[in-house]
Amino acid sequence: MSPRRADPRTRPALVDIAARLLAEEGPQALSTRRLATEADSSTMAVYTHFGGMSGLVREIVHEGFARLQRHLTHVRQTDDPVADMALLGRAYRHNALANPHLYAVMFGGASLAGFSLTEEDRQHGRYTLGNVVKCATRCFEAGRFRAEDAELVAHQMWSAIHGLVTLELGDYLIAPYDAERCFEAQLTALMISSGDDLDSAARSVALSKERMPLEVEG
Amino acid sequence: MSPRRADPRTRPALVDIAARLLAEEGPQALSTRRLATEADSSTMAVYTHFGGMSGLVREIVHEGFARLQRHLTHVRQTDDPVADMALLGRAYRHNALANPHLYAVMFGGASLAGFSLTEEDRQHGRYTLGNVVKCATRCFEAGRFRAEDAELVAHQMWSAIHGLVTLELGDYLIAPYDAERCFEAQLTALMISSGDDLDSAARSVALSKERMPLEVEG
DNA sequence: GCTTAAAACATATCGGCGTTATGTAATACT
DNA sequence: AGTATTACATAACGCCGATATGTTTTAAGC
Repeated sequence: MSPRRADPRTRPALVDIAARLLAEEGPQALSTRRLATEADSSTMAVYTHFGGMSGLVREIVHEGFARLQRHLTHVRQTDDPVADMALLGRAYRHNALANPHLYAVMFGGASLAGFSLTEEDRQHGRYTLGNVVKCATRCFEAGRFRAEDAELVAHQMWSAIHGLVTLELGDYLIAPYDAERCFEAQLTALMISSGDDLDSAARSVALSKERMPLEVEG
Repeated sequence: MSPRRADPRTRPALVDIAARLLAEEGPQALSTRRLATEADSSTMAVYTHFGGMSGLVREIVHEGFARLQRHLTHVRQTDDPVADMALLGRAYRHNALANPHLYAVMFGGASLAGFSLTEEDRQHGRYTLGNVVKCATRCFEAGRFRAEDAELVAHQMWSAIHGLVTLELGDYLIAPYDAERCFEAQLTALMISSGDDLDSAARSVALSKERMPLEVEG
């Protein structure tokens, strides 16, 4: 009374193929039949391994959050915590722009397609705020931010930058108020509203821009 | 050589039904067959009047932007332009929460389903920024905001509040950092980053909260 | 080592989707 | 009155997710 073993290659293969299809062709390329074709199997594989299409999507969303987490963790701490914070914002945006379809599914897929994320799934998203919270605390300790709730500051960063990124991905930000310009302004504004000086904020944001290509990559 | 006249009731009926279905049951309830059933017609009506499902969706998105525009226009000017600005933010959020599925299609539908918005469609969205730009200018003139680019300020408001609203609609904001709390903080932070005093900003935001139920309705 | 239960898959099918092809009825101009 | 043109109905095509029903493989129990 023992079951047949699954081919250990099929499950990760399905995830890989699905992630590639999502990245290259968008969400409408994610179908059981397409996956079966690309994986040289039948549509049933998706059901045995993930219980359906939404299960596979959830798996990919998990990976998306993990990738975001990795991006944020790669930002090193320096003696300018405000610049570190700005770099966290840049890393967040960089990750979203590098995986636009995935990002759309992570944050917009809940209400749109049939895909509905679990509360546990969303917890993954909130977990990535930890890096930002820690950085905000360091900004307090350095006297750069008003001593307020670090988590609240993190949520403000998240909202503002997430909003900018989604507008950017939706092509709502065009010249002369393009995403680049709005983003730089947004970063500075966030630091100012958290208590930093106008000049210090501008300096730190500029500094984070120089560190950008070195510490953030896909 | 003259055509048959369309029943003048069918087209608006389709839009009404579609809007209701979207609001009550979400985007997956929008299907040609479902519409045909509800309108007691055939699936062809959608094609003759809108050229397909996406055309009908675009029509509804237009209406969504018009409704948003109406909400923002109903905010009256007072002698406290910062409170007016905060009330614009409240009206924006109120509209989004009152029509969550529609809002999701307006800003997230581009990349997700098959629906793709035209550049003209997006222009409707940007047009609603006009109210905010005007209000920002009044904040400059009142000496409450640093004299900077009014359109840039409007874009920052938009990004930040849009981001908060999408996170809220995606159930990413939960207690103790729920949407209500984050939103109030976000409003104040936006006023501060634009140049207003900490205390004045808090006062104006509080003032806007009192005006809220009177001037903003669905 | 055979039996057997259970899991991994394949095949076929169902209902639903957007869309298109084809047919029919109605209208307003020539 | 004739006719072109459009509105709409019906039916079909090719997708989709999902399920039901085999079929094969595996490992545990005897």
